[in-house]
Amino acid sequence: MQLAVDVGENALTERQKDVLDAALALLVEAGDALTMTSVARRASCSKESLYKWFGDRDGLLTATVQWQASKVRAVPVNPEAFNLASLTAGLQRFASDWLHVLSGTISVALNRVAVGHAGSDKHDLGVIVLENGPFAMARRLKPLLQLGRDTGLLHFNETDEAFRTFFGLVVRDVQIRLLLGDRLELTDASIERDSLRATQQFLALYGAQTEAAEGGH
Amino acid sequence: MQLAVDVGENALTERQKDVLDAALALLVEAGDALTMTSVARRASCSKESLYKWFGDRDGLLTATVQWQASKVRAVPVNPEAFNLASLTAGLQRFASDWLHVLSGTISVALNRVAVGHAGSDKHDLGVIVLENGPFAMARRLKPLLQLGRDTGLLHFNETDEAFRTFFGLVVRDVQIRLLLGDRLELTDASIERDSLRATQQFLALYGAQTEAAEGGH
DNA sequence: CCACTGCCGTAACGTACGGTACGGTACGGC
DNA sequence: GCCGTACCGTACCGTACGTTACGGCAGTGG
Repeated sequence: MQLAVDVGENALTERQKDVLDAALALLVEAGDALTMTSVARRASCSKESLYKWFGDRDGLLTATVQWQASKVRAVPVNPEAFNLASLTAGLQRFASDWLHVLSGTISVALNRVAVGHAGSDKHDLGVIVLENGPFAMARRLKPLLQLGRDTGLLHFNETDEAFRTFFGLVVRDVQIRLLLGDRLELTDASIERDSLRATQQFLALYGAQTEAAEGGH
Repeated sequence: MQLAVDVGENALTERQKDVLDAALALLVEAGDALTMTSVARRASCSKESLYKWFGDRDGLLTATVQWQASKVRAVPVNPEAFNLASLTAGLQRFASDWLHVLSGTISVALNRVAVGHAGSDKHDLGVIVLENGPFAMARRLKPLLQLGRDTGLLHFNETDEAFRTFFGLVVRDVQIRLLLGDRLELTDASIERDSLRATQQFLALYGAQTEAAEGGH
């Protein structure tokens, strides 16, 4: 018996995690053209073990996506001294993190696979990526937004609407262009710039000081 | 010899257009699992003809995507009496059209296939969808934005930045959620509401009357 | 030393599907 | 009437890949 992490239902041995990392790498390289044989070769394991551990190809893909999702559990920001500066910083850091994840090769590859599978009967991958992508982002951001509203720094009725506007201002056409194969290299500098712009635009729309703060561009 | 439309390089006979419509329908139903045999059966044509007309499977998919793209050539809005009302109406109509297309089953299916293929060697579909999706939207919208700037109704430095912000405000997380299989039904009413909201938010950010027009929400 | 277990490596099986070949039919020109 | 062309329907071929089966090897417990 090897060491195993307990993640809810599924407990993965270290060996299995190595296999899933190999699958992840192949998913980045070859996309959905990944074959069971290639995973076995890359991970130096037998196909018999793959089927024993993950059931079938879909099970392997599902486990791979979940494994990646379990790795990116983000640290929740929870400032006690809350003011406009910390709200702004929180939003901007959030936007920056999100753009970094979004433009990473792993995120692009997983989203591609999940999107492709959402078209056929197997909706599992789409749901998982949805749950660990946009929905997770919403769950993480909404407390910050509500804190902003409670402290009078933000004005909005529906938290979800505010979140989705922020999402749009941050992501814009970046994700769909990356998924469609557009060369669109985001440098750290451009991400910081975009995060700042999105945050300021969001504050201009939902901030309490809308009239005062935004003079001319 | 049948009647043929001349679309640049490729001239499609009526028969071939029917075949591509059948392929389109199957793409919506089965996604990338579409087979040459299924297309032949649905269109009541022989596989031999498919290969003769389109070369191979990728050629068929490419022709199908281009055929759909050729059908959605939109009417360019070109108002001569230009003021804030017509700018607002133009933006809102634009947003509404775009959301309607985006949430259609055909758009979702084609984007799914193109995204899937962008992961492998064949980037053609991704480029085509990119060209007829976001890029076409940009080409259509930018004249309106520049007209708005020239008449002093809008303030921005980079037209592209303004466009991408509008894109984000309109699309938000709708497209990625649809592609990932999220049930997210957009009614005509909700689309009109979102178009109005996005337009007003855009005007609040880039409109000349930013300080005056936006009191409270 | 010996069973047992877990796993690797590889061979083998079944099938689905892309691509090709071929017979049969309708039609227009000569 | 005869030929060429275009096309349908179907049978066929080759291959890739998911899945299964099997032989061998290392570690462990008795």
